[in-house]
Amino acid sequence: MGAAPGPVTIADVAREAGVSTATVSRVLNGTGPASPDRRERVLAATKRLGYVTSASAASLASGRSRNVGVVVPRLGSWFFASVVEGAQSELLRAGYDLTLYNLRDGGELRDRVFADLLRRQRVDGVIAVSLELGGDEVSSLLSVGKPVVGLGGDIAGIPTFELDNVAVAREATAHLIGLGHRRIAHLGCDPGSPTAFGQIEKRYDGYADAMRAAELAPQPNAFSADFTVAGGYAVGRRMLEDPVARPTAVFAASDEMAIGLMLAARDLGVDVPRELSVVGVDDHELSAPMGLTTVAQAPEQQGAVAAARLIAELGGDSAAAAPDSLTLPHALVVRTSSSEPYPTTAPENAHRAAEGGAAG
Amino acid sequence: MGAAPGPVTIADVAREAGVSTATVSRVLNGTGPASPDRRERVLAATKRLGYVTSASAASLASGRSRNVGVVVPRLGSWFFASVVEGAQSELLRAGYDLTLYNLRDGGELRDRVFADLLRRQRVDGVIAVSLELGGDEVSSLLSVGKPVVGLGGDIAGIPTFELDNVAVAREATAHLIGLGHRRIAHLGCDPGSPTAFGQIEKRYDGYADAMRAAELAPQPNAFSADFTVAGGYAVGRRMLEDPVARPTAVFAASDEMAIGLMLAARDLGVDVPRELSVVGVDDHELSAPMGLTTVAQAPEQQGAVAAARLIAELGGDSAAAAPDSLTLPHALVVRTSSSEPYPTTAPENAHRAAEGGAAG
DNA sequence: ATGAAAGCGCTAACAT
DNA sequence: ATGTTAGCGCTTTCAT
Repeated sequence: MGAAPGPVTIADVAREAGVSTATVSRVLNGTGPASPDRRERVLAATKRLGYVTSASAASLASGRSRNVGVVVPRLGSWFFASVVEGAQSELLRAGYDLTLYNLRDGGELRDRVFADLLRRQRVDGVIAVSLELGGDEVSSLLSVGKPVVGLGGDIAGIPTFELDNVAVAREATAHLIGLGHRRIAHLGCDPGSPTAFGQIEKRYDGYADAMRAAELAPQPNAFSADFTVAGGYAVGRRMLEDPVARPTAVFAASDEMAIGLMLAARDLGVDVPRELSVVGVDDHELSAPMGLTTVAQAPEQQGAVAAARLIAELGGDSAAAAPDSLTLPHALVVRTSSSEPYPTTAPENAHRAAEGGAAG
Repeated sequence: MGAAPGPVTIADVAREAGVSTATVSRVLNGTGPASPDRRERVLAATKRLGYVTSASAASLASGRSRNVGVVVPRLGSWFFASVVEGAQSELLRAGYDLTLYNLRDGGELRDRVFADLLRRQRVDGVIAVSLELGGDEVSSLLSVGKPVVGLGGDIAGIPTFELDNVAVAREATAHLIGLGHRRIAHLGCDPGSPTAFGQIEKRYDGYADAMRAAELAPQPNAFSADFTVAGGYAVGRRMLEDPVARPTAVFAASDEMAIGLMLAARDLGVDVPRELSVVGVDDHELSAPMGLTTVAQAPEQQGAVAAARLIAELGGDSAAAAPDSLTLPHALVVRTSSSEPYPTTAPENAHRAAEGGAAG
């Protein structure tokens, strides 16, 4: 509380408590036995001196840092932020810190992260979110003894939790088909996006599957954005500009793009769902209030699950008990953005464009 | 790349290069001199062996961890995620890792974070985002020699960067008044919110200031939510339910709440901006596509600025050069959610309420 | 310009 | 149940 008395070490505590450093260590870490008497004296001395263990010294001596690295493509999207939040809660409860690596800035950063940053003994293990890791990236980590668990990425050789993206897309598309839509487009992801997704492209496959199963021709994967609202908005305007050729329904690969699309529709005077049905993926926090039909997943829980798996592996115990890979659950949530197609919309309707104001 | 050769140490590299460990350390850290010859041999050996410095050993020996702690009230909101993203970029460029502490789970966690986690020599310094730190929390950190910089919080005794929240609110409210509105409400923050803001309440003061300056009676601070879209939506419905008494304009303390309010308005059939003008704060990524008038701030840059300040302090150099505190810039961005009040709306219009949309 | 060697603060054998 | 002590892998004087 007062001015700095200088760094208090375990030796100070030992002296103050009249015991050895080993006893202090045992008491503080719950390692080994300790008589009630000494335990109490140690605790008191610790508190009195305001002592807190040096993480670096403890790490060096024990070989464990009690810190895990979480690698994400970016943080700005609700999905990734939620994953991190879920992982963080779980980790803190288990006594682990979380060191974050955001690959958004791309370029050589990614290499640095995998070649150096994660191998420096700063972390005991890593959670890779929505990342497609190269075999050498994985083995580079494993060779330093760092367990890795993947979430929503396509990573060979390590436990991975992922959505069945084909099924997700199929269900979303089938929902639209079931409502009677025929001209259904897909709003996908930029293939050349800086943040490599990989898995996500399967959402197009699932869409195409569902279309073919209904004897409809899947449209080519021509509309894609960067998974942001702004991206979805921009592509949405292109998608909807032709009142004749435009689709009556769109399956967007993420809620954020779907929301962008809905806003573009509003600005173009295209009524949702009367003239355009929209389905997304994620169940973003805005989806309920916006009435967006979506295939829900639970990013926060996913983060927690991945963290739990890693913790188990680090603890040594349940490593074998826990499953090596798991398909994460998803569920279609029908709201008001999807409905049966209305009898052919008169094209001139589509022209009362850009009136502004709130849709609805 | 291959199988694990076991942890490679600096001694291995030294042996391989035929030099001393001191030389390896000097070369790798750019500390001290080294002949081109040896430098090259060290680099080659390092690469050949796949050596990477142990962060814990380096920290212990040097007293510096090259890691900074970032503490946020939560991560789920766009604002905080952006701040972290901005800080992270800046930190990585300077060679610092970022360890994240999310206070969302509240309770004893906050105490643990400040009493233990941040003091364990795992971080060289901390950035506290939108936190009101108690004097003992600050001095607890400073006493272990950890510099702290605050962002958007109200922290005595340390460099702090913050918005002039009174001015922000005043300008937003003045904009509404300038358009001709009289019945202007404020949508503020929950006082009892788990994440202590502090500063944010000043947005009510600024609102009240502006009202009084125009000889209008500020409404009591009766409408408040938790800074989320869902919260804004829920309160919005209450706020707008009475078609007669409801305000013609609302200044919301954040864009996320403003967006919730706009969605509530849509669901109640209240047209924005014809029947209701809305102004927020932040310039959220959704604000532009939604047409939300707002007072922009730049969270990502703020994160970067705070990081830069901390890095300077850690570097020792510019610590004195950099300003001790700074008021962050803001700017009103007028979009389509605000306009002059239209001639008295017929009350029956307001009754085509709740026609659609899933509630939040 | 380079090497030898003394720690950094802790944990974990190993004794007792 | 408790104390002694040898490292953990690096950085950094201090010599040379």
